[in-house]
Amino acid sequence: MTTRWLTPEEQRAWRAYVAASLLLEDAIDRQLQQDAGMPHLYYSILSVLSESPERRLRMTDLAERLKITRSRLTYAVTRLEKDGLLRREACRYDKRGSIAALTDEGFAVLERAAPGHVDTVRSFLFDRLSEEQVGQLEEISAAIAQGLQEDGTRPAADDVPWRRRSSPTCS
Amino acid sequence: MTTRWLTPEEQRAWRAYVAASLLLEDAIDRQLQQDAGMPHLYYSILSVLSESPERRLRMTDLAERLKITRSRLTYAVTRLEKDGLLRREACRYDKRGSIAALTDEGFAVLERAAPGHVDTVRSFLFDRLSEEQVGQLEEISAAIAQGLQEDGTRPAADDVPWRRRSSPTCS
DNA sequence: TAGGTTTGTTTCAAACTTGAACCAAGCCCG
DNA sequence: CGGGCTTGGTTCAAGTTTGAAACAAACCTA
Repeated sequence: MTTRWLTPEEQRAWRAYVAASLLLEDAIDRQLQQDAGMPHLYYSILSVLSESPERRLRMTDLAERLKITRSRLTYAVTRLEKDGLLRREACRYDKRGSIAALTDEGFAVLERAAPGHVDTVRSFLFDRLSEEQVGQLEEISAAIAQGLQEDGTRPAADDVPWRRRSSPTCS
Repeated sequence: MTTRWLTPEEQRAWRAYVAASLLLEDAIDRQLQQDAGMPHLYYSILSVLSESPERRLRMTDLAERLKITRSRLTYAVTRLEKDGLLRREACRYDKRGSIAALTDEGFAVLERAAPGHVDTVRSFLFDRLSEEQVGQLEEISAAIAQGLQEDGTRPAADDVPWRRRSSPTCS
């Protein structure tokens, strides 16, 4: 089968998208690195934890929410733990499990960094978009993400759906 | 001044966007790594070169088009040069300059990889979006990119505009 | 034209990411 | 029970990115 190349419109959209996402991620990383001494992903880890019940989450669940590999998460958590921003705890119900728990210091760091981060996201993203566009962005993003998730490590169609639950947060 | 937090709509859009861009970039990187043995950025370098006059471009111009730092480009170009996919040439008009020139092998690799890459972009992105959404994505991306560019290394307002030209491609 | 600044590029060390092992601990089924 | 398969996490080496520093050539400007 011969390739269906991108139409000019698609080309333009693709290039604009790639450029924008690079620039945006860069800007956000730089701001957070400056103001909080950590890249965006690390900030996100703290952020997700802060919103989780008891401010703790199992590694796998955390990786799942952040859409990153376990390996990447392990590295990041190790660093954050060294910095005292979170603690690893053992899981009582599943001895394989490891739980990342935000420390008070981690929470404090997050609180200090949040305003600057939000300002950045606002000024580089939302201040540039109309309300309508914000909605469009969400829909487009959701569509993309959906297509990429159901794929993942192919659940193989005949997989038993109710078995695909993530393990308990072990609270 | 007190922080203007994100509205729920903005929150949703932001999270969806972050997730989508992570997943998409991951998927594309993996596909290209598999099929062409290089990450997305490296493929883009070859691609940009292939469309440039004489398939060559100065480092700075290349970095500018790709929206990456010179340092990052240097590293990537060094690798690609080792692989024989491009060559560095001296610039005759500006002895500081360095030019990246696509080799025939580089072009061949690009040609082989292109169909798979396009398929991936198509199936993960454009197949999921309506025509309308493609247009929206372009506009949104352009708006974001614009805001982030004019910033860059602040041209300092009083800068002389006509001096800000990029150097000749030195063809 | 000498000295100071800017511009183009590379270099270097430290930080981060990747993917493929690896090691347990749970799970399953005979 | 006792293997074998799956799952949760980490480890390790190789590759990539970052940002600051180093250089060198080009460009002023007095």
